[in-house]
Parts: sequence; structure tokens; C-alpha cells
Amino acid sequence: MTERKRQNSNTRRAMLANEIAQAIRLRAFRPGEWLRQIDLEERFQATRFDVRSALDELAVRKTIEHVPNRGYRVAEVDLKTYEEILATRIILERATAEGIVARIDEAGIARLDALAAQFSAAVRTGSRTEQSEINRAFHQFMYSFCGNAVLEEMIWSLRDRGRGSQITVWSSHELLQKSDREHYEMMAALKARDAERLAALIATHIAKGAPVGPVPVEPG
Amino acid sequence: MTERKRQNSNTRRAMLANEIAQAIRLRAFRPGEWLRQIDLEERFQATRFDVRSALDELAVRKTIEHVPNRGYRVAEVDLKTYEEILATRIILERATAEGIVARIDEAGIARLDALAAQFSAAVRTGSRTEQSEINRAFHQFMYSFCGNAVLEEMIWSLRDRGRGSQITVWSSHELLQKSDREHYEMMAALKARDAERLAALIATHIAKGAPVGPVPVEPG
DNA sequence: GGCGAAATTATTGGCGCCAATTTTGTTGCA
DNA sequence: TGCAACAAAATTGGCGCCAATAATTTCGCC
Repeated sequence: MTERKRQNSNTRRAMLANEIAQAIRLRAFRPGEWLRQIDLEERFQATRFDVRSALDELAVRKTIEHVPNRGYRVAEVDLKTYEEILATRIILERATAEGIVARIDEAGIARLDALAAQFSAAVRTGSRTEQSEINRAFHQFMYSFCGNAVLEEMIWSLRDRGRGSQITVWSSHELLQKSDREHYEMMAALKARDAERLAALIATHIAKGAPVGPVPVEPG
Repeated sequence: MTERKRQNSNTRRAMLANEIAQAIRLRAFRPGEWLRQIDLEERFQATRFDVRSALDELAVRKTIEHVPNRGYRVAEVDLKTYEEILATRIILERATAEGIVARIDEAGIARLDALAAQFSAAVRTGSRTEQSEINRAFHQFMYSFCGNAVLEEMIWSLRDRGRGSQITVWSSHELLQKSDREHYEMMAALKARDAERLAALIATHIAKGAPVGPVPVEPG
């Protein structure tokens, strides 16, 4: 099989869009930074056409912003929008608790424990990137048990959008450690099958994880 | 000003995408139906390029589905996904209640009353399309007071996606009248500034408006 | 007449060219 | 030296052509 079947543009575009999105998540491109098509062509070894498609897709997803005749840049999320994103995330992520508690099995709990431990390790010795990705993996795996794929999509879409804010997540090492501790509290609630406590923990995890002023009230 | 300033493709694409989306909402194109690019060119007087861009955008928004080398078709939402959309809508739309009650003013209430009355009239004498659009206007205006633009976006994105289901909304005239009555119940809760009641009404409005089997449990 | 294969037609989709626009650099003048 | 006008370079973006693929029809054979 020397000649690999050529992928259709659909797939290539989606892959490229995800690669760029990941680069943005990892802060390889900072909020407000212009994404020059020529650079992206080289960096990701893609044609100009694919780059443009991928950028269009990300613009629809609001990960980046399109300015006519200027190009595409990483979306800068203003404070108001950032707080709205946080408030909406709290609404959505809280709502996963019930399903997770109802559906997660022993194997899932074990794997989550492992991810929590990985995060602890990353807090001590890992890079910012590792911390971020492991944290993401922890939450992604946890939410995957909620039993509502649409809900999950919404959550990740919002989480990605929130990256465009200037507010530095985990601004202090202290906050990072707090996040770490909260993961274990979540695990405890999970093992106790206490959905309400899990929901509350998720809410504070989101609200307190980002050091913005007065946190919007979550419904309850 | 004989020569109008030419719009950039950005705007044209977005406008076309919205026109197509509306046509889908109004069931001019049915779930599963193929959207042939040539037809769309004619119908909306657009270039092929613009049509493709708009279709791509709608595919990202999941209003339509893209099948390589076959084209684009109105997304068919399977029952499971439909129920997930409903469940997620309940989560999100419930959450608007608090903000609406807190923020809506007398003028807003008056306008909502008028929209509710318009809907009643449409239930009696209007076409299916009118009913649908007025209902949309009612909810759109109400939710616009929730104070969270991001939350609103999510809601409308989900509502659009739900259109792709084969399940006929308002399958019976009875259900339509029930929706009508519920609007007035919402108005009453709104006037009483009772956020919790409003939230509960919104939840049943969504769940009972669509005659699917067992309705997913809403959190709370 | 029924069925499968081949030819024809219809439709989609990759992509590169070059015009439009913006940005950067340079020159000339007060 | 500062500023404005002009020129050059860089970058984006519209769009049409035609190859690739799928759908349809025709044809020939059993």
C-alpha cells in the first residue's frame, strides 16, 4: 500500500481546523493575533484552499474572527462575553452531574482517578500545556458519561470560545492547586453517587477557576 | 448613488446562509432533502461560490449535512439526538427565567402580551408558517431579556438543529392550543415576577410541545 | 420482459490565477 | 526632523474552469 487513499477535502478541512484550534488552545497563537494564510500553509503543509476552508470553519465556530480584506485573527473575548460564557458553562456543566452519577461505572471511576492523579503530577512538574491538556482530558472523560452528546458538544464549543479571553486561567499556582484538589472532591462526590454535590463542585470549579470579579449567579 | 457599494463576501455568505436556514425552518426543504447547488444559485440569485460557502457554514452549524461527492442535504435528526436536543434546550431555556424576570420592563411585557395575542390569532386563522414565525418571535423577544447573549445564541442554534427531526411539531391542533395557553401562563408568571414558575412552564412548554415518548428528566 | 453492463449525463469539488485591498517603505517638502 | 503623498510589496479574496464522482439512461444479452 504505497499509495494511500486520498482523503476528501471534508476530512482534511476538519482536521486542519482542529489542528489550528488546538494550536490556539495551547496559546501558540494568542488572542488578537493575526493568522496569516501563507504561514499556516507552511506550518501545516496544506494548500491555501484548505487553509481558507479551515479558517472559515473556525470563524463560524467563533474561535477566530474574520475581518474582510484583513484576514483572520484569534477572537478576543471581551469581559462581558467571557462572563456570559462562564455563566452558560456553569448551567451546562452542572447539568451533566445527574447523568454522570447515574451512568459511570467502576472502570470509568478508576480511569478518572488516574487522570486526576496525572493532573496532580502535571501541577508539580508538568508544563502549562500538559496541565491544560490533562485537565481537558479529565473533564472530557467525565462528561462523556453524561449520556447527552449534544450537551457535550455545547460544552466544548463554549470552552474553546472562552480561550480567546485575555484573562489568564490559573493565573497563580495556588489556583492550579485548588483545581487539583477540586478534582478529588468531585471524585468523592462521584463515588458517593451524590449528583447534587457534584453539580455544586463543578459550578465552583468553573467560577473560581477563573479570577474574574463577581461571578454570575447560577440558577438553582 | 447609482452604484451601490458592493458587499463583501462575508456578508453575502452569511445572508445567504440565513436565507437558506429560514427556508429550511419553513420546511421549503424537508429533512433528508438534497440541496442542489444549481437550484440554490437560481433560487437565491447567487454565484456558485457563494452557495458553496453558505452550505459549508450551515454544515458547520449542523443545520445541514455534507456527504462527499453527493452534496448537502437537510440534516435528519434521529430520535436519540432529538431527545438530547430537547433535554439540552430545557436546561438552557429554563436558565433564562431568572434573568428575564429580573430585567424585563413594562414595555417589554406589553410587547410580549401583544405577541402572545398575535399567536392566538395565528392559531385560529394563520398558516403553519405564520404560527411558527410568531411563536419564534415570542420566545426570541422573551429570551432577549435574559441578559446573556451567549446563552441566547446556544438556544437558537439548538432550536434550529431540532428542525431537522421528522417529528412534526404541533402535530395536532390541540397541542397548538396548548402552546397558546402556556404563553399566557408564562406571561402571568412573568408579571408575578415568579422566576421558578416561569422556568417550570418553559420546561413543560418544550417537553410537551413535541409529542415524543418519555420526556427526558430535567435537572433540578 | 427482466437484468446487468456500459455509455451518457448531471453534479459536485479541488484549486490556482489574478484583481482588489491593505500594509510597508520611500521620497520630497516645509 | 516631522509629515504627507506617493510607490512598492505583501496579503487577501472572488471566482471560473474542468477533473472526479455519482446518477441515469441506453443497450444488449439471456
